[in-house]
Amino acid sequence: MSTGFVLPPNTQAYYEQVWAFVRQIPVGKVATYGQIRQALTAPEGISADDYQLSASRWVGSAMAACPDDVPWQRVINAQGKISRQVGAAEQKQRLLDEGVLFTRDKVDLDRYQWQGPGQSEQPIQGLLF
DNA sequence: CGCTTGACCGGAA
DNA sequence: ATTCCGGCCAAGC
Repeated sequence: MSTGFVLPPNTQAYYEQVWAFVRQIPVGKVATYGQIRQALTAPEGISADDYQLSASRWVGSAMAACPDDVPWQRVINAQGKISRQVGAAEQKQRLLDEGVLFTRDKVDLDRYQWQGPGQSEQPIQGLLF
């Protein structure tokens, strides 16, 4: 089966970047695998095409091996759902504890997706009353 | 040594 | 909305 697990030249170094990004996600926010892929820079020697095709899975691989101090529960897939099969219930519960609500097992990304380290939080508040 | 199995995503049918 | 496909790597059994 073609799964496309083309790993980066220095896997460990890329994983470190992923973990560093995830550690910055604040409580009550989430990020997607693809978002993290786009936020990080492609390793040298990897074309933009190959990076685009494979890096989301690199992020998944990195999360599968993340250290304890990484808030892994805040990383979900592009559909706003939990990707992991085993441990999905725990991940959902952790997010609920942090105030991230689910609708039909899906997170509203428009509301909860973290916009990244360089931007201010919620510039507009009060539009919904 | 060989087969199985991954915490993904975007585009196409 | 749903299913299928390409991507073609490694650790574990």
